[in-house]
Order: sequence, then C-alpha cells, then structure tokens
Amino acid sequence: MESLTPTARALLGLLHNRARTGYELKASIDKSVRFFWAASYGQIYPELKRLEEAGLVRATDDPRGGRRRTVYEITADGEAALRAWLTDESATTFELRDEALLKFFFASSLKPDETLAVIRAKRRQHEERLAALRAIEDDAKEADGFAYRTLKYGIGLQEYAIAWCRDQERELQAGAAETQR
Amino acid sequence: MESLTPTARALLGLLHNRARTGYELKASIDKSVRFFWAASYGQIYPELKRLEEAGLVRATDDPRGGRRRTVYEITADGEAALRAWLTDESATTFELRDEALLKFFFASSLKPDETLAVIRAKRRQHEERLAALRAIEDDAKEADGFAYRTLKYGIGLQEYAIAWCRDQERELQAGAAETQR
DNA sequence: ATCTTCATGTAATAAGTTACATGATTAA
DNA sequence: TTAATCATGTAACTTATTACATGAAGAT
Repeated sequence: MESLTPTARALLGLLHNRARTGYELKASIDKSVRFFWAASYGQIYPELKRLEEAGLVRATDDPRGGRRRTVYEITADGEAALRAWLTDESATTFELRDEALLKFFFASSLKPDETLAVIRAKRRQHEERLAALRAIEDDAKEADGFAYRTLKYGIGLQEYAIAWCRDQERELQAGAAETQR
Repeated sequence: MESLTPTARALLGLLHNRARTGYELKASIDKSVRFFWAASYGQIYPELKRLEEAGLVRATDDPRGGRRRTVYEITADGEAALRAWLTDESATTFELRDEALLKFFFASSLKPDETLAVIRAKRRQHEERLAALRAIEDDAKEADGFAYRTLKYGIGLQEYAIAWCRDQERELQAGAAETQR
C-alpha cells in the first residue's frame, strides 16, 4: 500500500469532523489550513478517488435536485490511517518559498528607492495575508481550540514579517537621509 | 522568450557577485537562501543550460587537472534580466508548507501527551533550523548587509515558532494538570 | 434574465526531489 | 588506502497549479 501525501491526510483530517463533498473540502481548506497547506481542485478530486480506492473514505452519491453531488465520509481504516499519521514521529515537511525575500537578498545592486519598493511589496503581501487570516478568526473560534491556536500562530507570523519590513524600511530611509547630508 | 523561474533568477542573483560552477552555486544556496528558497542539483544544472541557451549566462570550461569543470558567469543580458525581475512589482510567490502545523491543527482527536509529542517535534525542527542559520551567521556577516538582514529575519522567524511551541506546551501541561485535580 | 454559488472533473504544464551513475582530487 | 570533497549530469517520479469544460440551483 502506497503511503499517503500530506494533502490526502489533510483531507482525512477534515473528514474526521464531518462528511463533505470535494467542493466543501476545498472551501474548508481555504478557511482554515490554507495559509500553511494549500490545495486545489486539481489535487482534491483525484486524491479523494485514491483515498476511496484505498478504502480510507466512502463515497456516497447525494444529489441536490438535478445537481449531482458526492459526499465523502471517513472509514474506520481512514481513522486508523489518520491516527497513525498524527502520532508518527518521523520527519515532517517544512518548506518556505518567499520570492520577495529572495529579491531583498539580492538588493545590493539596487538603488535605495528600488529596495524600498521591494520591501513595501513584501509588507503589503503580508498585510493582505494578515487581513485574510483575521477574516476567518470568527470561524476558527467556533471550531475547536486547535484551529484557533493555529490561526493565532499564523497571525503572529504575519505580524512578525510586517514588523521586520517596517524596520527595514525605517533603516533604509535613515541610511538614505544620512547619505544626503 | 519564456520567462524565468524564480530559481533561475536566484542563480542569476548569485552569479551577479561572481562566476561559479553548478556545484558552487548549490553550496552557495545552501549557505544563504536555502531556508526560504531551496534548490537541488536536479534543478540547478538543467536551469543553467536553459540560462545559457537564453544568453543570460556564459559557460566556460575551466578544468582543474583531469576534472572537468564549467564556470558560469552572468552576461549583460543576464544582468538586465536580473534587474528587471528585482524591480518588477508584480506578485511574488509566497508559500508555506508545514506538515507539523497540519498535525497540530487536527490534534483534537489526540490525547494530551500525543499532542505534546506533535508540538515537541515541531519545536525540535525549528531548533534545528535555527542552529543551521546560526551556523552560517559569520558567512552572512562577511557578505553584504542584505544577506545578513535576511538571515536575521530567518532567525527571528524560527525564534517566533519556537516560542509559540513552548507556549503551547505550557498550556497543554497546565490543562492536563487541571484535569487531574 | 443573469450573476453567483454549488459541484465535478481533466489535460496540460510546471516545478521540483530523489536516486542513481560517473569519476577526479585532496586530506587523513 | 580510504574517506571526503569536488564536479556533472539524468531519468523517474511526485506533487501541484492553471486553465478549461460542463452544468444545475439559487439569488437579484
């Protein structure tokens, strides 16, 4: 038996709470784990099929009027696989891809105002992310405590990044002022 | 002309400072941008070929004894492409994949000691990353100020994550103690 | 009427890792 | 002599995104 991708396990984790359609799973992801584990339809639907073939979820046709609809629920085997993953101590994926930071890293060849633009773009990005996280705060509060704690972690991360950007902006402007004297 | 991947641009950025072999580029990445932009040989060598075909780098055979060796230097077109990217204001990639956090998010079905194990594993991971960043601190200081500032950003991020983990551990243990009374 | 949301799916493509193969040079 | 480092590369695979196609139901 092939081992599951973390994305498949995320689906199992969401289905642990309640049965959902692929569409609902996508919406749930976007309202919860998206900021540290995104997933697209192009992954979710094939992944659900694989999970069904592996017997970890059960698919049930449940049309709403003339609109076809498939609800997935987790099976006992699925619950076991979820638990096995959660309690497995082996190494977990941790990856960061930050192109704005990459630009900042190479900023030595830029003029101060161009560097400033790089940092401001990065700050804006984090501010948008922060706003997106704040927008789902109420939903997270209603879910269990772990969802809310996870969200607060994300909020803190974005705030750290924003504060760092502000520091860099300040230092850059101070440096530019000094050169002008 | 096809647009470049951020990884290709990272190579250009590194070559801006000085010419390097593919092997040296990999080593440079591992000692600088790796924590927010990793790259493997499987990407670097083909990418260098593409950059050469596009005329953005120039390859020169420069064997050391009987060991073949190809040094890449950035061309004027390459410098222009680098600059264009650095000053381009359009959206940049920002992605986080944190499987440990995913586990934490789903921890409601775990027993307190199992949840504790999840957080501790996450903390250990960040502590290792922090140590890796601290180990390259001297190199970053010797490079330009942006490299060092970028590193400090990474260090701060890891410290934030570690502090958060410690908070969660404390809260969990406090909660467990309360239940026992 | 028409726009949004609900709903499912695939094909093409992109981006990247892992494992492997090969072989020279240098340090212990 | 043996291990580490320098050096280059590819094939197979994995993971994921984007764009597209399709169509029903509900809201305005």
